[in-house]
Formats: sequence, structure tokens, C-alpha cells
Amino acid sequence: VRIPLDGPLDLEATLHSGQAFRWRRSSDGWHEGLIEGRRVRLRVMGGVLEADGPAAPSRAQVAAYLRLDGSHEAFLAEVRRDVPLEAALRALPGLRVLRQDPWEVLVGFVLSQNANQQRIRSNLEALCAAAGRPVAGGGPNRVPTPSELARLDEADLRRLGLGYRAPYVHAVAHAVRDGALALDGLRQAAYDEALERLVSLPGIGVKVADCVLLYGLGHLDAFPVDVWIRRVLAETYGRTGRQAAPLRARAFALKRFGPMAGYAQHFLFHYRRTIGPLPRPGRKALGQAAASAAAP
DNA sequence: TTCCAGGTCCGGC
DNA sequence: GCCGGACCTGGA
Repeated sequence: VRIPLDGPLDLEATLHSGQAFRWRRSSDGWHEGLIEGRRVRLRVMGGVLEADGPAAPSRAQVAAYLRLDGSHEAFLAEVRRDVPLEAALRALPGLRVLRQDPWEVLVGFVLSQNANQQRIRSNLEALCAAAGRPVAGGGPNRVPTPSELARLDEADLRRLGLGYRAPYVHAVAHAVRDGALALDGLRQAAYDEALERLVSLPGIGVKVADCVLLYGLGHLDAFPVDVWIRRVLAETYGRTGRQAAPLRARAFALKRFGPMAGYAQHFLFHYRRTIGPLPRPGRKALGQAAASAAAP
């Protein structure tokens, strides 16, 4: 499949910025992974996205996953920009927030607590190898469904190297399998209600829930606050302590960036992780408290 | 060897 | 409500 692109698409940044954990770089700029459980490799050449493989996902599935449907441009058009965000958007022109399967995102981010990207990946692959179905064309298995994952007990999960996350994964698999948590139902739910439902599960706090909402459930107003965003809030916006607590941070972000603040978060996050501290807004643009806190 | 990694839970103020 | 410590494990 060949899909002509309207604007820049940076697969390297998009697929390896910590929103998805299973993509692998292969030779010549190709990235290999699964979309909708189908094996595919992707690359961008001369303004065209190439997606191929023997049983590759459809054009529509690829386009939806990468937001080649105008939703990325809608973000660019509608987001409110300040100096730091403008710098991040300019430095990362091809970065996008993927539209992923919420179940896969949920499992990935439950594994993410107190871990690094490499460990998250290795744990996730271990789960897929142990409980997921094989894929046509070989390669890594699909992410196990809730029922498939629920067949492993806590001891099994610990043997796979999940550590203390084992009971969390076990509980989450059972909750989704048994319908105690209906993920797809959370798409239409209001942010507050969806957050409350997710956080009620063991091992899911506000940070993980926000990631599931943003990366998997289309709640672009979810604003995950992790250590990197905490750094941005402190260094760039002079917000520390209570001012950086998730609830207040989200309110601040929505006011500053608008209803797609979560999408903007991914740019701030990736910039801070891969490039460094963001430029600071002019004093006038900061809130009064922040401006006085930032003063010498 | 020691420390840290995209957090969450639990107990004490 | 807020603050601090423990928590599996693998890699630097």
C-alpha cells in the first residue's frame, strides 16, 4: 500500500516516543510491527508512506492508526500555542499521537510503572509470547486478549519477569474479561467518569489512566503527568509541588493549550526527553504566581 | 556494588 | 488531602 502524505510524518519519532512499545526498527528506515493484529512494515519515502507485508492491514487501518485522516491537522489548527509548545511543534514536525487499541495501551502502561522503555517492551513481548496468538507471516505474537491473558496466574506472570506488576496485570485482565471494565464504553464517557473507572482498578493510578485515555481512547484532553512532564512544568512553567499535581496540571494545560492539551503533552514530553529543556514563555505569558516564582 | 527507571499503594501526619 | 517509603527486576 502506498499512501501519499500531505505533510511530514516522522515514523521514528512517532513509533518510538514511548506511546507504543512493540515497534522495531529494521533496515533502510523500515519499522516493523502490528496494526490491528496484522503484521506490517512501514517507511516514508519521498512524501509517500509505504506499508507492506503479506497480510498487511488495510489502507484504512493504517491511515486511522497514524491519523492520516485529518485529525492531526485538526490538532495543529486548533491547539493554542505558547513559546515552549511552538518550539516543540517546530522541532518535531512529523510527530503524531497514534490511535491505538485501548487494551494494548492499558497492558503496556500497567507494565510501565517504575520501569524503563526497554523493560516495558521486554515484559510486553514476554506476555505476547506466552499468551498471545501467532500472527500470519510469523514474527512476534499478537497482544493476548483479556481472556487469553487471564489464563495466566500471578505466578506465571512473575516468572515472565513482571515483578510486582504481576497481580496488577492479572486483575486488569480479569476485570476487562468479565466486563467489570468496559474499555470501549469509555470512549463516549466524560473524562472524569472514564478516569474514575480506570483508577478503580488495582495498579492503575491517574498517570496510567491518562495514558490509556490519551493514547487508546481518543480523549485528547487527558494530560498525563509523569516525571518528564513534571520537569517541564517546573523548569519551563515554574510550577512545582501542588501546582504540578495531576489535577491542577491538567487544568493549567487545558487553559493554556485548549481541549487538545493531551496531544500537545506528547510534544512537550518527547522534546524534553530527546532534546532537552524547553524554552520558557515570556514573563507576560505566565500566570502571576508563576512569573513571580520564576523571577530572580 | 549501587542506583535508577515515563508509578502505585499504603501508612502516618 | 499531602508526604515519604517500599516495591520486582535488569541494566548502566
